[in-house]
Amino acid sequence: MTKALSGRQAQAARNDEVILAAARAVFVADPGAPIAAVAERAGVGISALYRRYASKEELLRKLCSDGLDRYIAESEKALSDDRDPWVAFKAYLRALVDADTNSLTQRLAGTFTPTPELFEAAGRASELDRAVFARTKEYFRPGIVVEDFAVILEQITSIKLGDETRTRQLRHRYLTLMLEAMHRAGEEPGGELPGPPPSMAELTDRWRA
Amino acid sequence: MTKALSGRQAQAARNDEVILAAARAVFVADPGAPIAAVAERAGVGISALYRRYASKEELLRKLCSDGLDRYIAESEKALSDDRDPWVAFKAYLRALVDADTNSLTQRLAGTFTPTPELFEAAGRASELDRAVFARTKEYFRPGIVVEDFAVILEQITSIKLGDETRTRQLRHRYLTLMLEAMHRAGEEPGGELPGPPPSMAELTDRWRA
DNA sequence: CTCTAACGGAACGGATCATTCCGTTCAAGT
DNA sequence: ACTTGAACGGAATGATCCGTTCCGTTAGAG
Repeated sequence: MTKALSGRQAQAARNDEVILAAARAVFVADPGAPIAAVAERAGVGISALYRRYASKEELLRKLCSDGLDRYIAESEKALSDDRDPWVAFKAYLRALVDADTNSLTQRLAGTFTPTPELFEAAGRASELDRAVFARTKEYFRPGIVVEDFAVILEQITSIKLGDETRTRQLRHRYLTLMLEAMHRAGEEPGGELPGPPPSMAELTDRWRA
Repeated sequence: MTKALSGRQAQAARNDEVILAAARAVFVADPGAPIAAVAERAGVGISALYRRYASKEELLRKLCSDGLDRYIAESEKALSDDRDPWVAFKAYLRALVDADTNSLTQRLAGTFTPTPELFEAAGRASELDRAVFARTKEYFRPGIVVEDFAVILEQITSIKLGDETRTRQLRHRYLTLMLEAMHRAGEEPGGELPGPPPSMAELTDRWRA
């Protein structure tokens, strides 16, 4: 609702947003959804989509790119959060879970050929992650590495139960548990974690198929 | 390798197993995989499959049913495990993660119409779960319910990284963390968990579509 | 009143599958 | 040795799904 509907162009501009929002919702729910499902959800015809994006792949790239941007924005916000590092870190992960950008980046990746820009953005995101992690390092239980959080984020966002609100509630429930487990416990050393931690190479290897 | 290959019938009997194993592997990796992929993986022709199962759906039902049986078997083993309940419980969850029956039951469910037998078996499985949980109840952090473990099992088995061995390693890694978080901590009460816990109704509501 | 940007949605063409069909093989019975 | 048929392999079939294109319509801009 920017400026009330003032003619054809305003309507079109509004459709830009509606279509993107619909695409996000549809592909988050089902990464393999057909284009027609997006159009239907947006309440527009198919040609409204093809007027804006030359192909399905282009739309997916746009969504992926936007997702990464949101991820990066959250990371930067976290880095400039000057509260207690552990408090800031918890807020950071909660924000990432709510943003649910995983479904738009790594789940969608593989369904299209990534552009160099995407790789670059992904690299920047991982740098920021590393920075936030480094600042909080002393609060973690020994043995935890940055890459753990990527895997944990995937796990948590794999939860889908009920409507969007309920899903978010449950995700927060298990995120809370995970965070407690990763927090440096006062006394119990907490036994060794089994197996070597995930490595960056393992995570990035999935971007080709 | 039952009795060395003694003619046509023995070969066919062996194929029974090979085909089931292939189907399990293929559909765990990709629930929407085509029948041809199973045949190829098994190293047999398509007709070898259709000789045994009248349709794809029938094969899926068989896999689902077998998965439930394995689940139930693990539950019974856990119930008769007379070690310290907490130790037994941890072993139970590790076994369930390794059995990876979730991918065969709830992920496959929805792709076919469930039979009454399946519902019955699922009911039995959930009763057993409840029994194991009840026996271990005092070891849990306050606020944890049985249904939590269903969701946690889903989360954990959603992890897929590298080959099968590596995937299992990583699943154990995060299962260990989760278990630590759910264990009654000696002192810190551990803040309230956000939102209401999952309910049985929420979990079973997904079996129709 | 005309023109055309922006659409809606049917139609097209390719790809993917489940399932069927037919020719082949080879062990078991004669 | 020969016949027979259970067990197969894999091509052919028919239905379905989906991305993309095409064409007719509409309603604001000039």
